[in-house]
Amino acid sequence: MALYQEQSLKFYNSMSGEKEIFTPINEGNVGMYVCGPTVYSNVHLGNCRTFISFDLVFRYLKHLGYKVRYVRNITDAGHLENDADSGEDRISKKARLEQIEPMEVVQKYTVDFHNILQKFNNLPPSIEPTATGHIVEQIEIIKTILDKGYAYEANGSVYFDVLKFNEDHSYGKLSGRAIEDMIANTRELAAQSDKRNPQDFALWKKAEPQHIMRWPSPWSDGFPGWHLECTVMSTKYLGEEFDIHGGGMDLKFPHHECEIAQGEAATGKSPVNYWLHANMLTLNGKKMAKSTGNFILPEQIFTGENDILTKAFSPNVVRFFILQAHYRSILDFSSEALLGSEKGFNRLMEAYYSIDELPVSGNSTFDLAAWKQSCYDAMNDDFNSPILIAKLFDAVKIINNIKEGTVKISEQDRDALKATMNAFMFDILGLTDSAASNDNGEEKLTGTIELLIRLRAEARNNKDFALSDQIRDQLQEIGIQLKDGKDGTTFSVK
RNA sequence: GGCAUCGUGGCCGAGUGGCUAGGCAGAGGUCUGCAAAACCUUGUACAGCGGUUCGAAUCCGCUCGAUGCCUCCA
Repeated sequence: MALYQEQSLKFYNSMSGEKEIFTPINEGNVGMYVCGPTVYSNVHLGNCRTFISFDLVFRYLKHLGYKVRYVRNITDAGHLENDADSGEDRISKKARLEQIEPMEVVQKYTVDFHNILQKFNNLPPSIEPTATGHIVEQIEIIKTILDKGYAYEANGSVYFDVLKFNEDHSYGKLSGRAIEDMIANTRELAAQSDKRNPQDFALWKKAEPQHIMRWPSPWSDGFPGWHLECTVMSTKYLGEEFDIHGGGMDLKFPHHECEIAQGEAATGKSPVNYWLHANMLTLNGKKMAKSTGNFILPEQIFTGENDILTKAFSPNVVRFFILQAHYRSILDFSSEALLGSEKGFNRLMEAYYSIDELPVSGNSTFDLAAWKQSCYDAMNDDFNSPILIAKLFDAVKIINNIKEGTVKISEQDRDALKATMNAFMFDILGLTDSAASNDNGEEKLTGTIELLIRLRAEARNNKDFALSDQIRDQLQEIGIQLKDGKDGTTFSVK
């Protein structure tokens, strides 16, 4: 029996505003689409939070035994800088600034994106389609929407007719907006717009002569609208109706609202059963955003080269920090918070690595099965990783109590404890087994330090504390911490 | 201006009608040649004012404050 049949997973559906029990369209299979990045600059930590959040979802669904097809796009066609007709493509603007080809920009930042997510130990999606690779499909769906009467052509561009669509559908149901309010609150529109109504959005835009990225279409040489690629690529690979659609909270409106409208207009079906939105990462209390300069790059955290942090932090610690907050809550980034996470992370890891050495008894004096189920309960309740982590720290306390002798564990439970910790820490939370990543250099380092520890022990036996302290203090200076315990000295590398 | 969300102890951050969240920092202790580290134990809280209730941090109303979306945005 698959694990998903034993565990009742529920999560918050942005469409209904409630936690719902998850039932996939095809039993045992899950189709999940997540909006990927526009590759016109380095991903900042805020971007990464969303992808780490959905990596957690992906990992947990897989852990439960689902066969998951996870599609995440790369937006490489560029969006307009603004809604004005003379707007410039973000990617071609960047290309002009850097004096390189648009596709060079795309390649450069796609590689950066992959590198960074790999450092965070994100699993690659099943399919990672690009917008420019699906121009044909986008043109096809525009034709369909035109045929159904939910779009109109104007001066070589094609716009989605929101008011027409709203006559027999509901535009705004995801974001909770009423079309009357949107009309009442629309700002002044540029007079030269081809749109019939300010709420209408572009499906196809005619390219200005200087516009570099352009493709032929029945209406003009131009480029697809901003919301179309996700509709096309999600339905192409997951079907006209699929299970989960995710993305950052800031994409809810208008992007996801438009996706729903496009899908319903083209197929008559609502494309997505469960909408998931990851909340924002803030810095100084404000949303991290490229445009405002209020952001930090992952690489600046890993190297410590920034004005915000007092030291460097590993990708693992940053991931742990992110997972210590619920994906639907705003999380504020700070040096202090990260320091706290790092200490906790190290404590968790040390406890895990000491499980093998735990003394065993005939039977356990704690309920392992109940603890294990509480870990599942946390994840089953809207992927509540902070609760899960709290449960893992409960296990840390149990492990340490076993060492003290105040709690007993059977051999069977010890193996089960390790297996469960392993599953939740590494498979589900996606933390990295740092000890396993030791290379030959570290083996040599270990040997060298052990030699120094022996020499220091000798000095201590001879009451030569000046020498023993010198060894200890100088190792500390280069970041190697000696720990004197009952059964000898161990060390850890900071 | 419109539509939302949020306000938890020194910091981060769960919870959502009665039952310990957790981490970090702080305090006390164990260990130790001294330290450090590690481990154990532990205090402090639910923005304010009303209301509902036997009982509210949790529900309702108001006030104040913050943030997000309404333009590209993870």
